[in-house]
Amino acid sequence: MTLNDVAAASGVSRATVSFVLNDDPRQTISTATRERVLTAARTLGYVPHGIARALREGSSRIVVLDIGPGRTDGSFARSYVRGLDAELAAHDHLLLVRPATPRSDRQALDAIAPRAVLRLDEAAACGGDGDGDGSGDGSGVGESGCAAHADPVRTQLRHLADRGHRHIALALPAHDLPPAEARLRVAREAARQLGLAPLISFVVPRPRAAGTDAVRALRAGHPEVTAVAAFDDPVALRTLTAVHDLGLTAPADLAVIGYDDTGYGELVAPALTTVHLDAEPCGRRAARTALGLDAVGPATASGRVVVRESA
Amino acid sequence: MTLNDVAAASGVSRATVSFVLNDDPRQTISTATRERVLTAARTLGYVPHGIARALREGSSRIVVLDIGPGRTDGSFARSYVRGLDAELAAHDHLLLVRPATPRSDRQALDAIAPRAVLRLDEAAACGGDGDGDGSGDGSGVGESGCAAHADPVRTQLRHLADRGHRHIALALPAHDLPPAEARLRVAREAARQLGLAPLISFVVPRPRAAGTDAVRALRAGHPEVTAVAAFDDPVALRTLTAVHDLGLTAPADLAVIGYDDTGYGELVAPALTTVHLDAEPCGRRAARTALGLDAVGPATASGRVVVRESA
DNA sequence: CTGAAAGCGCTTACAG
DNA sequence: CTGAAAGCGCTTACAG
Repeated sequence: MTLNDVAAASGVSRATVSFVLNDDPRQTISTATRERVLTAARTLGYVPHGIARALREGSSRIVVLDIGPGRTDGSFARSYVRGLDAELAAHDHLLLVRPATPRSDRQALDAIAPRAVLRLDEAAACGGDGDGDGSGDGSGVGESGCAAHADPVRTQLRHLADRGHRHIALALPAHDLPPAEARLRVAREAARQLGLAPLISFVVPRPRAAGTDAVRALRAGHPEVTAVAAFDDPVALRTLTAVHDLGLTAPADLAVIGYDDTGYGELVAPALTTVHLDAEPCGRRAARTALGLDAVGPATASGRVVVRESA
Repeated sequence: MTLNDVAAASGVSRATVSFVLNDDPRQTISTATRERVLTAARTLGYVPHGIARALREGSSRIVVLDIGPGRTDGSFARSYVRGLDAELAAHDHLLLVRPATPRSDRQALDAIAPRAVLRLDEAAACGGDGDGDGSGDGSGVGESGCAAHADPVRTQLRHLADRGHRHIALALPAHDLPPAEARLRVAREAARQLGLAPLISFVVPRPRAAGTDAVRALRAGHPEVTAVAAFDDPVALRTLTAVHDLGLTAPADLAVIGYDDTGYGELVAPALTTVHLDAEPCGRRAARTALGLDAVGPATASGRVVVRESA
């Protein structure tokens, strides 16, 4: 089923079919012709050949999301992808995800000429405006430190504040990871706004014993701390396990709240209270930017607390 | 940088360049010419235009993996994707993942003419041989019930058997889900081979109270059961929480072993013992099949027990 | 208002 | 051994 077939069936030229099907604003087609073409296309089940179109237009109607090494199972990534996908689909584009890979594949990606290449880690850091230059040359803007998470982080801390906690510690996955540093900045600011004591921060390493040591050290060094706000759910879960290993109970001895709900917090005891993020508007916005449309909607994620047991 | 540029730079025709670059076996090119072309291509940094090539060849050198609604955070999916990606890359193809989506997009996918469309759920059920007809018409073979998981499931049960358990229950996410039924069949067979008592199976529903009820009912109805083998890690985690909520301890009162290690089992207390799957060879095999090469390597996943605390 | 033509960059019979 | 030509399916100036 090609344009040729539709043209033959409706008795016009290929060009005319193309004009009709693409609603070319520079042409004015008689209603009769238009109808004839549309009907023919429909009955023949014509679907434009994306490759041919891409060759002609210079880029294919696909947008690639490079997920890099980051986590992809949180509410942020899931909702972001959902928004991206939906908005792209609304504009007749297709979202395809490039899995995390050891090698580089700028070259391979160039070969399929995607309309744009977005990076999930940049989206998570900056609120979703990947490169929107439409050139497929995905060099991100990299305005690190912008505050896409300001609101949800405030929500996270406010939940603790509302429960009477004044001295809060921020649990981080590792020092001097850029996302951790950015989060610390945002959280400090939020704590200030909420009138809380200056935020303590500490790292919860992956090995279980080290995590336990970290929480023990926190309590020894800062006995006034009654609650922990975690960088993400895995860190929160490690904190919870440390609390357990110290013979303590959450939230009684130490409240723990996660971030970026993964769904796993629901499966444990005590169940993890966390912040569920909605980045679907960010995803939609990123899609529009990538397509060269005007960016509408928020560039920041919103969050709501999923109250379970740990805080 | 097009073929034209390389041809001009090396003083031959486009055709000759193409022959050299693609190692066309039907042509015999003089070493001198070949060298000249190769050098020119390299110095000019020529990379073939994938879209143009796809238009000419009928399909692009990309393979799409449709992840459908299934989970993607387990060791199976991760290693499968890794293998698929690596093997595809070795043959100059690119793996792109189609995120789970509410709408159908066979049509959208057709538009980019992928070399093949693979489905992760079929891979998980059948050992990785998606449709390999190379036509891009991804209607799966659907030989449900084949035993890609036979070995790892046996490994899971053997761990329990080695610990002295004779009466084991299989924890399922829900009845009459095809994967659950297939697993039950495979596990029953494995239990038989291991000389265990016939496998009990029960469902652990998502709501926490219902999960607790399910485990209570299991213990009431089958007091001889001392260990639970779970369908996957989330089910195992729910079982563990139920055990906790019943005031019991794992593994002392009831041993619990997960399946398809997600990494989350490591974060809880007691830490979840589970089976880590390696489906990288499956992924490689699926890639070869999709590319029309001869299928080498196992079509089944292998598993090793990650011993933590719960079993 | 509509059509004939060029051309996107490649591969591959076909002819020398 | 190498080159001129056709053609994959589309879009879009350009000419009527």
